Amino acid sequence: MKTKESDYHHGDLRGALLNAAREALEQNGASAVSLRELARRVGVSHAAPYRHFDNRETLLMALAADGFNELARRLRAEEGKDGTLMEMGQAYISFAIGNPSLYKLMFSPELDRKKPGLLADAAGAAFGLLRSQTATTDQEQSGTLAAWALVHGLSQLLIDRLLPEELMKPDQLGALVESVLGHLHMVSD
Amino acid sequence: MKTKESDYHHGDLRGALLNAAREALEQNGASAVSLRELARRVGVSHAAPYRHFDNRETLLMALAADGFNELARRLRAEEGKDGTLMEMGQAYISFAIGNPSLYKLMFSPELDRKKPGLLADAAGAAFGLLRSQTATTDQEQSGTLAAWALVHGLSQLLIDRLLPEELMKPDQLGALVESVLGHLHMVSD
DNA sequence: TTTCAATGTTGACGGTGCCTACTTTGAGGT
DNA sequence: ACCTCAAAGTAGGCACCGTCAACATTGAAA
Repeated sequence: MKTKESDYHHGDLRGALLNAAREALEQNGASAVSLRELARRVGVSHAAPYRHFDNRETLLMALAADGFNELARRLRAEEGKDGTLMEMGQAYISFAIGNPSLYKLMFSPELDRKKPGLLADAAGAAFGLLRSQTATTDQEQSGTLAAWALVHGLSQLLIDRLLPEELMKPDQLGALVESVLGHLHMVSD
Repeated sequence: MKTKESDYHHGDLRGALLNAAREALEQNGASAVSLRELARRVGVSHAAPYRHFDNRETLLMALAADGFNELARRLRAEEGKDGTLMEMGQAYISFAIGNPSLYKLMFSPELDRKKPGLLADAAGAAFGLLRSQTATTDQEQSGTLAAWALVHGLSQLLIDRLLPEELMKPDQLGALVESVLGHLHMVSD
């Protein structure tokens, strides 16, 4: 209980802002994440966020980095159990449709993924997991890429609800993923 | 030559705005497309665009619809020649990396693809081409979906420059696409 | 106890989307 | 040839945003 009398200092403003941001993100999309609104929601002045984030993009990058870390954690968990590529694909897509706006944000072109930082590291780590799953054969490298592209693309199509409605009923979703992933050579091998 | 003395009426403000928007889009991304800036660039007052577009989103949707139409045109052209799925995939990806910001916009969650209009129609038409390419077998429907997801996902990864640099050298790009698409059962059949 | 760096506040600036009220214009009907 | 009137453009204002600079408060270290 840090509820001191004077709450001039928040205690964990950075974390509070990130929490509020994640809520706002999934509720109304990334464009609805405004520093002023977050400050308001957390009960702090409109310029306070700038003590913890250089600018809006920095905050969004932190959010995206969290996303990559959580995705990596889920993939690692699946890897620990059986580790078939099929199951990792399921976990990947499950994460994507469970956090659609966050997933979109993680691949948003607004975020500069080039000059490194937390985002670049987290993304690299997550994708490293996919790569390690397959052999290092030059031939199979394109197989990894194909699996990644397929899973990523299917996630996007699902998130954007671009598929026929009957295919997207939640109970049939696992089967859908399975049948689609089944069209990769490497999975059946 | 419509250069009359009084240019109070622009003549084709709507088209001029769309052109300017497309330029700004590819130069600085969708977030940099501002109605006021477009008006400025075209030489018109800041409220003039509202005579042609209900709001900013409407303009972006028109832009995205154009994108779908152009994509459909290119796919249809490929269909006319040989029509192998491999070549349609190449055409698809070529369009995506040739117009990265536009392609991103076409799948942006900001745009409400639900309540129909030009966007929904154009998107449906473009995707119909992919579907017709494969048979109607229920089994093969998931094949179409796999091909679509694969091509879409690979486009995103390329646009976001998320692949190792050596894979993205423009001259090797065709081979990359070919080898990745080759991992689909249906292509080799 | 004093100090001082970290954290939070206030106020301002320019930019944006969008609204309302006003003005200009050109095309069609008489 | 004139009138009319709706379409198209303008001017100004509102609320919001991101960001900055100057100031205030605080807790912890010296």
